[in-house]
Amino acid sequence: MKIKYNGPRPTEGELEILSIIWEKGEASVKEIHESIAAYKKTGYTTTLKLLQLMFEKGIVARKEIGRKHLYRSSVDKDLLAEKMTDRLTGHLFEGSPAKLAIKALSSDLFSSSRSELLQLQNLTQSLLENTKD
Amino acid sequence: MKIKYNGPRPTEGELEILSIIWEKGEASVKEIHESIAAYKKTGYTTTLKLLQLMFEKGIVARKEIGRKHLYRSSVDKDLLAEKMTDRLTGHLFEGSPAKLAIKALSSDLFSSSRSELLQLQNLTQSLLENTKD
DNA sequence: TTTAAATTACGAATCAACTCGTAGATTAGC
DNA sequence: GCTAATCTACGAGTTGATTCGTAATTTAAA
Repeated sequence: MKIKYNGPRPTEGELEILSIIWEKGEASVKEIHESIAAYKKTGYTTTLKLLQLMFEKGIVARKEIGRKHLYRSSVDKDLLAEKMTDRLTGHLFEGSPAKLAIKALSSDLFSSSRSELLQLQNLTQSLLENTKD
Repeated sequence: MKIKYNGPRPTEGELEILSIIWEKGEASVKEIHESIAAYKKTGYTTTLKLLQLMFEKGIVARKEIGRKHLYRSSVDKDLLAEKMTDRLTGHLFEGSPAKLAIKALSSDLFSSSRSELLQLQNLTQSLLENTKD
């Protein structure tokens, strides 16, 4: 049976920040803000405030370097990815991961690497071998 | 290049309602509320209000039958699914649909039908044949 | 018919996500 | 040392999502 997920559910804005932090490993407000400002107009203090709130919520951790803060993620990207994937599958793909997979691959034919595709193929193959239906 | 998506972005609550409507094709407030109440405590007028707001936003349409309303979706499930899938891929899978696919299949090994898996396998195969990398 | 049940409309309250300005403190450049 | 630039803290305002009570209307039942 399904267990309710009680971990953090970052909002869209928080997710943008998290994905930058995940990419960099660790980042200052300035770096994060510049990454975001590169594709979207937003004020420095907006990013700052967001990070402060995320810190209070416990979804990022931080370290003081002089008077600067360096932020890092304190949520498990992999687990979050799993939960968000499940939610999407549930609401829009009738609970079928394969349907989601087909849609994902069809809508963007060129962004997956050969090695990922091979891995996917192996996985699919072994699922097929273990399915009666 | 990527075009910004300007269609509706249903919230979590709206998505719950939409997925019920998609499943039934058309549904009264009562039916929708009962489906939701089956797994989550919530008041009738809450569901009603949500539907009224969704109607105003144009994400559902409705028809009067006597004094009842029958709601149906006015958003394209398939297009929405694509957009939401892309967003997830972007934030949590470094833009790689195959990574998303692998995660989706790994975390739920038994909910895909054989025919979906076969379709996925064909798709993956043809992507592999057209990739140099 | 009188009451009860079913239904929608509406307004108000709460809570969370954002956004941003201003202030205060510290550091760096000259 | 003085001035300008860099940074964090904080408060306040805005907007949107969600919840729910109450009222009004209509239908169904007794």
